[in-house]
Amino acid sequence: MSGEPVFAALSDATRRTLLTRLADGGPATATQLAAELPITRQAVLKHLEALRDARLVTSARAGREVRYTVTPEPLADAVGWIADVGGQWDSRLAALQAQFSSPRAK
Amino acid sequence: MSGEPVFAALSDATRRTLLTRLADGGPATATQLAAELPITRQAVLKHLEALRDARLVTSARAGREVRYTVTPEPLADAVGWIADVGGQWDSRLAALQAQFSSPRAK
DNA sequence: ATGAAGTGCAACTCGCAGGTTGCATCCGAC
DNA sequence: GTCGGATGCAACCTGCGAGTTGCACTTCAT
Repeated sequence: MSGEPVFAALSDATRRTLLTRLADGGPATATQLAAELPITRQAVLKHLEALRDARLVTSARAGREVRYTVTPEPLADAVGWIADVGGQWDSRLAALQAQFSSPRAK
Repeated sequence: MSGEPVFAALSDATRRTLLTRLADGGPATATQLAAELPITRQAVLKHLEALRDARLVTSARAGREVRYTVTPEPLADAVGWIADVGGQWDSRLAALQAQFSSPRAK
């Protein structure tokens, strides 16, 4: 009922960085991403595996390379859970929705 | 800039359980919560401290007891970050909003 | 004022997640 | 075919987080 591996995936700062990087710059390979980060390719690979377990990225082989792409659908589960918890505070939920509809405002 | 301790707080299943418990059943003490869970009062206390560090709960002393209450505001930060990442996929963002406006539907 | 219920603090164990190194393997180019 | 860039796998190190136990301290009730 409450299998929320998404939160576990998002708990790590490096993984969040990877997600934003992939969301902003489009699909990339593990080696490519490792070059832009202060950690090893292997470490990046492990994080990508964790993200793939959480269905947040998909891997697609292109020749000898493997591109990783963001698939943000599971994030909806996280938002759903948050909405459930915050559901008791209707007024605050309104505030959430406001911020949600103008994400660029930040 | 990107201090998102909220995700770290939500990464643990026990902490999520505590949050829902507090959201559903209202404020409670550490001893009270420990009685409803398969872990020690001390463990619960540590989790509550973690949640308080993330501003997700507040502690208020009442006599010799200490009641913990949910303060869901920081959850907005999490949703904001998610919206940022998912911002690239406008259509999917719409789906997120839909689920957001009807949390009870689940 | 004394005993019980509740909280606070500290030390300790233990498993796992994040990270590294090393090597084997696969695929494309020349 | 063979050389180089890229991936895959495995063993290993290390620190931290979750949980426990034990004890000292506060506070209400009798």
